[in-house]
Amino acid sequence: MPAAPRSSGNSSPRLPGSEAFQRIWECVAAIPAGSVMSYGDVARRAGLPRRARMVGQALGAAPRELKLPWHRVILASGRLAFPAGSRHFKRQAERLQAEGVEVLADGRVVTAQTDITLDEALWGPPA
DNA sequence: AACATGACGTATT
DNA sequence: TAATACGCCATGT
Repeated sequence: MPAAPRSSGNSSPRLPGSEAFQRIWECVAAIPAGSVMSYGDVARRAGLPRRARMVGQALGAAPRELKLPWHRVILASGRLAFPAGSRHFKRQAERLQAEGVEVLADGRVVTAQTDITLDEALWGPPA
């Protein structure tokens, strides 16, 4: 047979950006207050393994009206993604601390390591 | 179609 | 812990 529209057969679904963004936003919205999750983990939870960078894009493109808790998404290394001291950095740190998450001046999130593991337990295995 | 860019991740040193 | 290097992927030029 000539050729299937090549839309299927992908082990990891390459959804159109808009749909992927949608799923990412949902996952971010579901992160409980007071805890944090890494970009990579969010991607996996959204069914988009290996697409951590896309999470960043999705958050940057997210409409403010959604009021996403974007500040709960940090690097897998336990640091904020923004350069320490930058405007965005301060805003994120402020929001996190308002939820009881301690952030050092250099961007390290104190309870990050354990919290991420804790989230895995609460959220259940990435499936 | 090639190349650069980015709110990333992991392994290695 | 930090610095480097390399992999990964969607987007824009």
